[in-house]
Amino acid sequence: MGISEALKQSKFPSEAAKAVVNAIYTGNWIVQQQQELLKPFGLTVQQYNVLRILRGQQGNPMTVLAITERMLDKMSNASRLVDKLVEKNLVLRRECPQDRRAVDVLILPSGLGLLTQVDQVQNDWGKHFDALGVRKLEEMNQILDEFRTVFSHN
Amino acid sequence: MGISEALKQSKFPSEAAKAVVNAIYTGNWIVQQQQELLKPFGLTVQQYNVLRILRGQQGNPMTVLAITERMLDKMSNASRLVDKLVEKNLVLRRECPQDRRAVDVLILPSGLGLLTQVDQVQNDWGKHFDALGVRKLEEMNQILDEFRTVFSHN
DNA sequence: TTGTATTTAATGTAATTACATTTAATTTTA
DNA sequence: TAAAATTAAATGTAATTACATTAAATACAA
Repeated sequence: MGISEALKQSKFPSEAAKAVVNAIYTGNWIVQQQQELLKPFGLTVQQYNVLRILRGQQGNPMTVLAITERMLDKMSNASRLVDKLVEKNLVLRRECPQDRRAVDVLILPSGLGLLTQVDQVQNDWGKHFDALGVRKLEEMNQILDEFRTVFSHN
Repeated sequence: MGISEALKQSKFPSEAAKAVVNAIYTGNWIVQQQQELLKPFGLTVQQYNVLRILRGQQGNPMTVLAITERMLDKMSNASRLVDKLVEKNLVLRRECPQDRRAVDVLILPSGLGLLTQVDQVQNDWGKHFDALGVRKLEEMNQILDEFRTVFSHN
């Protein structure tokens, strides 16, 4: 279903306006799918994202600031997201010895274990996109990058 | 800046996984830009979206349900969004004469006027994307549509 | 050094979102 | 028709987000 049918909007002021709407809509669409997948695991999309970021550090701690830099949505409060993950015993929070303003966050084995479970479901879901072919997916990544970058060189 | 630099993540499990992250990131990026633009007008992105949907009806009323069908984010409560717009005197809410369960919502001249002001700013912002060329924007729309549609035909 | 500025994270709060439930009206069915 | 099911919108609520402020530690400058 194209964006026109999805939103029952036949005309757009321009192809660019359509692309803007399409990008937002597609992003929301993915997030909603992921929300569904994550529900049985008691994780929000943002919490899942933070867990994956921490896993990417291969056991090394990250400060809250470093997590924020890698988050998809910079607005959601990393400090409180970490709170939730600590509550669930998925990560550990401790004072950073080098800089006592900062806080080190570490993923726990339980967090890694949960991620492993979620990965299973996520991979199955992601498989659908393989049908597009690597070539087209690369093209998509290229275009999305360009779309944002066009703003840098006014 | 490509998605890798933006999120400081050098490797992705697959091109598809990268595309998923890129689509979410790009959607969020646009929404954040629009949030900034709309702030001086006292509108949220969702409220702006509803106003534009109502304008598209050319003076005809729409039920809350019809608005929901056209919204970018189906989750945000159209009923309460309309509340906010009524508070701001931008739209009118009245009982639908054909079906008393339903509620007709109409954009007021003040709402149209505000949209006109916002359009100015939005158009200037959207101009940036013209640099990509219609051809590439069409390609982007095509790919995003395909990306979502790949789910329908398993 | 000492005062100022900056950085890092946490917190307060108002608004919004997610989700379930309720209320009222209409439609369907027995 | 009367009861049951469905539909449309509103409402209650807990959680999350947006945004500003605070608190503590560090860096910098006079």
